[in-house]
Amino acid sequence: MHLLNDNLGTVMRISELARRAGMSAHTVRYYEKVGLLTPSQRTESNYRVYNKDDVITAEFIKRSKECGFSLSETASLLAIKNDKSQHVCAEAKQITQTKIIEIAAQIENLKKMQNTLTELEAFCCGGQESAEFCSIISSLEQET
Amino acid sequence: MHLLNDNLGTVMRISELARRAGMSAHTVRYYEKVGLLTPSQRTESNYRVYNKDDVITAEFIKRSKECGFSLSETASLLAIKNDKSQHVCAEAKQITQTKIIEIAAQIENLKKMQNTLTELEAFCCGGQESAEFCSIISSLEQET
DNA sequence: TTTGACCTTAGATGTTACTCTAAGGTTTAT
DNA sequence: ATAAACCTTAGAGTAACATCTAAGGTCAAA
Repeated sequence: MHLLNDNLGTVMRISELARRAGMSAHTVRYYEKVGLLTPSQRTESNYRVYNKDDVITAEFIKRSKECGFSLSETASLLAIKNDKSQHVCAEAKQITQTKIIEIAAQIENLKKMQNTLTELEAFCCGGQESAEFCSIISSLEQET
Repeated sequence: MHLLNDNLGTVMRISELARRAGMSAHTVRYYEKVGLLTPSQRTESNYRVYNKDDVITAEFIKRSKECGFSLSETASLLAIKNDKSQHVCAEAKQITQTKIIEIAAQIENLKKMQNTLTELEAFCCGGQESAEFCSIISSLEQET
């Protein structure tokens, strides 16, 4: 069963959906396995068939990930998107605020590392001298 | 065979080492499995026995992790520490510089996410209104 | 002597998010 | 007609870093 002639441009198979959303077909199947993205139908030969809404959902997942949301947070956001009338803004805002705080903490932590590393780097000669007195190594050996 | 009376304070078993280095005994065994931290000896009953050098090594691993180094990078640093005369400062500095660049990239990425999320958050009313027109959800649905 | 804290091992499990493989069936174009 | 490109499944593998379990052995103190 072919589908391109029946619904030109409106339905597609997995590769095309993957291409449009900027992910691999493998990943699309994985998202289906974890319940994020189910094809709207199947062909007679059991091929997955996606429509425009599925493309929007796939792109939604992509953007959500780019914003730093995990797949399970993305699932929560998708639940809101898929049944908007049963959800309120406060829910989406809550998820977003929690993530903002989480990311701020991650940034803080990385900055601390960055400061430590920059100090370590600054003190090390970095030359062909023996590591016997390397300041990086000795700093890691004990509190100073 | 007991050991505390023989070498008071200088040798210890796994729990004590773990306590001093601020990690679990499980983790210490895991570090041994991946080749990072081998006990200097064993008792007759096959208990692991650690000495002061092992404590330094354990703390080294802990600090290295706190600086953001992976276990495999930590292994490289430990190799330098354990045979300093055969290594030069340049090696330690190289590892450090690479990590600094890596962390800087991570921070950049998180900041981008933070900006996006902050914008999303600012536009959302966050109230008990239906999510029908939620700006967070609709932003994720399509490029605007 | 017996309780409780500690130790041993190999190996299973968990997390997150994929990524790939094997072995085969389908579709399209030439 | 046949080759290339696509699709299917279950399930294994990857990375990084542990964390836990089962089944048992050891040790110190009351």
